[in-house]
Amino acid sequence: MLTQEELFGKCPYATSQKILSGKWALIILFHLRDHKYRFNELQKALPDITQTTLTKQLRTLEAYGMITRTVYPQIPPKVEYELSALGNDFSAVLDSLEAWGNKYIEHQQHLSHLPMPQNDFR
Amino acid sequence: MLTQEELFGKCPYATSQKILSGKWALIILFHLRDHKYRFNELQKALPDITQTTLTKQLRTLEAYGMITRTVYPQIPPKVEYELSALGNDFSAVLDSLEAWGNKYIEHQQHLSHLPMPQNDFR
DNA sequence: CTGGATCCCCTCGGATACTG
DNA sequence: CAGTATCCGAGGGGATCCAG
Repeated sequence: MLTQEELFGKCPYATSQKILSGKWALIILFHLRDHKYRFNELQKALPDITQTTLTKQLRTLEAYGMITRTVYPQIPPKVEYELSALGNDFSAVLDSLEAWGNKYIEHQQHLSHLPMPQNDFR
Repeated sequence: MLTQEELFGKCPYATSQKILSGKWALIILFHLRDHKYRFNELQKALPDITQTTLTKQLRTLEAYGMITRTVYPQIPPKVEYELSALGNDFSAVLDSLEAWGNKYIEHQQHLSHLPMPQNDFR
C-alpha cells in the first residue's frame, strides 16, 4: 500500500495537501491572482512575513509549478512573480475557498470561544 | 497591523489555511463527506496513519467545528465521526480542489521530475 | 532590491506502551 | 474499540547577518 507521500501526483487530495501546506501558500496565491508582484511589493502586501520566509515559500510554489519567477537582469535587480497556467486554474479553488471561509467566519461569530490550537486537549 | 494568526476568523484565507494545514485534514474531510465513520473504519481507510495522529487530527477538526463526534456509551466503545453543517458546506471546496488536483496531476505527467520538497534547493 | 547562508526554536506528526 | 500518556526527531518558520 502506498504511503500518503507516495500519493503525490496520484491522489488529488494528497497532492493539494502538500502544495497548500505552507503557511503562506494560500495568501500568496490569492494575491498573485490579481496581478504580478515584485518581491518587495509582495512583502508589503503580506503583513508580517520575513524575507527569508517569503523566499522559501515562493521557491516552493515555483518548484510545484504554481508560479513563475522572472528575473530582469538590471541594477537594481527586479524580479516578478506571477501565476503559471496551473496556478491560474487554481482560481476556482480560491473562489470556493473564499466563499466557504466567509460562511465559516460568519457562523462562528456567535461562538464564545475560538478553536484551540492543536495538541491542546484541555 | 494584524499578524496572520490574528486574522483567523477574519480573513477567509488565513482561516482556511489554519484549518487545512493538518497533514490529514483534507483526506479526512473527503472521506467523511460520504458517510459517517467509526474510528477504526477511518484508520483503515487512511493507509498509514497511527492512532495517536488520527486522534489528534480528529480533535483538531472537531475544535474547528468541522466534524462532530458522537460517543455511544457501551462496551465495547463506539464513536462515530461525521461532518458538521460547516463541514458539509466544505464539499464545494473539495469538489473544486479535486477537479484542480486532477488537472494538476495530468499536466505534471510529462515533466521529467517531481517538485522537490521544501528547503531543498539543489 | 532581492535574496543567499546560518542558526535557532517550536510545532507537528509519529512510535511506543498502556487503559477503561 | 477507542482512546491517553510520553517521548522523540524532522523540518518548517523565523531572526539575523551578509552579498551581488
